[in-house]
Amino acid sequence: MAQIQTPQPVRGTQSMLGEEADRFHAVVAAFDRVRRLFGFKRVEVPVLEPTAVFSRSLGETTDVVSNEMYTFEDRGGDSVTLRPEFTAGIARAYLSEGWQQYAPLKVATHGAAFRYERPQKGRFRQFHQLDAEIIGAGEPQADVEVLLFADQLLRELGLGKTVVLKLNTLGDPATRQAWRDALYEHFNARAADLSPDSRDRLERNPVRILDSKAHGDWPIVDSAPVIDDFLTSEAADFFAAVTAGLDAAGVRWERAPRLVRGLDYYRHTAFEFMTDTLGAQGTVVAGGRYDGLIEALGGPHTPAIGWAAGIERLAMMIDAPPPEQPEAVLVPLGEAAEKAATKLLAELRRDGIAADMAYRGNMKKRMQRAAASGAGHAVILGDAELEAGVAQVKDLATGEQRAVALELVNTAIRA
RNA sequence: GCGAUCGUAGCUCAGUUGGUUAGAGCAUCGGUUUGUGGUACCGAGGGUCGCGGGUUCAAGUCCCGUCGGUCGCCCCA
Repeated sequence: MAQIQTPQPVRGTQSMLGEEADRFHAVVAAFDRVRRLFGFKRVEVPVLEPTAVFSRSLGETTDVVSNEMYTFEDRGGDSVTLRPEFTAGIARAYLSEGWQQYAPLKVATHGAAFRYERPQKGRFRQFHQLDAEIIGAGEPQADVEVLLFADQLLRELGLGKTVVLKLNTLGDPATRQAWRDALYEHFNARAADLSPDSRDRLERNPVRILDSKAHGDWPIVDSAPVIDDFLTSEAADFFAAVTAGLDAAGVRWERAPRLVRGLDYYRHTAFEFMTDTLGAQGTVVAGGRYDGLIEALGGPHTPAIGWAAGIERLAMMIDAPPPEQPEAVLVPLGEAAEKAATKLLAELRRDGIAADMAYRGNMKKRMQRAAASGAGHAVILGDAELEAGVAQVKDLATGEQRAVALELVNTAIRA
């Protein structure tokens, strides 16, 4: 007989049950609540996009595009990619779905994203993000708005104390170019002392040397030119307006002059909400302003800002949500009682009471199941009860039990 | 792509310097009890010890390879 090999999950994907799934959903529920408070419209965008959506917008040389994307040809020979992030797809929809007429547009969504990486704590190949964007607003108030959204979400998740906002500005294009040139010059002059990784970055993206993990690089990094010396007055004013808004709203933040972004499309405000409780994956929310992205997709110049948050990372940090439990479990005994219990069960549920029925095993087993479910009450129905038109309603916490008329079981459970 | 570490029952793990038939707890199912749970007792099912090769009279145990998990590097949410 042939051995059937049970298929294993694709590496870096996960299936969740019980508390893990409850945690995941608690994060999404909090996100949706805060999203409404802030007036961000819910949007849905495809998981699958033409590869060009990402390769053009994220930057061809970024790690995500060059070796982390799930890219393949569909049957028609078109190159398609499972989204590695949300922003580019939303920007594409903004252009191709006529959403420009609603600008400035505040939108939010959540769902799966895919990156071909080695899985580890808080990092998966299929992972899930919350995402919020304001498209078509170049004012610093939009930056503040988006940051306040993230801040309130983290507070509602009970993470206000364990997560800190790190903030930086990357300046406008003129600023960024001048700073980048100065960094190149600085690092190139000391290339011999840099770590091999950082030497690689020198040509590709000297800005990224700033967050090198190699200790030997740190003195060189510390003496590197700082962006503040290159900020145009417009860029400096913009950043000042953002931080003033945060201060006015009472959001604590820290300046992180070496915080840069991996993706090419960022300008001005860049930020990460970070924690030290997740090992190597300390970034829990990350985002910034991406005024150049929509142009890179062939659209008109459109300022925009947004962030993404890792649902799994947040889910690992929050307190365990209370498990979902029925309010009552029906315990029928005998065929006639089972029919009556089915009827009562439907009525209770229509009445908004979370209820279940134990239909396997003898009475002891059924009571065990009722108790194990965490229900507050067991509702026992046997021939004697049927005859009297009642059910025995037992409070599983106190052990008290009394006969209740069938039509009053709902109020007895709620009491 | 690189490094470290771990793979024994559905889950968490024990298994001595290599030694007969690989164990426990939890979970599942049955029973003590065809009408009372969160307590007890009895019993049952469930294992090619990740996979392949090697050393040996003998391998869960030692060696090599491979696959998978975990953690770290890179990068990122």
